[in-house]
Amino acid sequence: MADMKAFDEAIWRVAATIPEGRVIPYGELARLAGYPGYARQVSKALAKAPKNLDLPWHRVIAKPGRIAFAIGEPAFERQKGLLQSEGVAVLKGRIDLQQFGWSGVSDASPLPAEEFFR
DNA sequence: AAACTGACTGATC
DNA sequence: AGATCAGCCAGTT
Repeated sequence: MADMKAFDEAIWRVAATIPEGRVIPYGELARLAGYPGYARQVSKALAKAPKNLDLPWHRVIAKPGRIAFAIGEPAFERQKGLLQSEGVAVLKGRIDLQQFGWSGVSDASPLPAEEFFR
């Protein structure tokens, strides 16, 4: 990858569209933005995102449904709080996949749907 | 310039 | 389920 500037902006653009109450894995976000294999760089793009963009960074999680920060870490608590405040249950650092209906993956599922809920 | 680092993933045991 | 390991890839040492 040559220019990370374009990468960052592509990530920010897609991240901004993640609906409230839903989540998406880093790798999936990267793929949707056109950069498959760039999961690790997504975290960096989010970290450096301009504050005025007000991106829903908390809706971006690690697979399979796990908050990337270490449990107990301030950032972990912050993300957990934001998710819970919009109806996403978090148990032991994990998103409660049950709430989306394990069987009814179709429409009530988080953004990445099929892939995320394999 | 080689080594190390991490808000990642997938395979294996 | 939980731990480990190896790929991953740009940034930082």
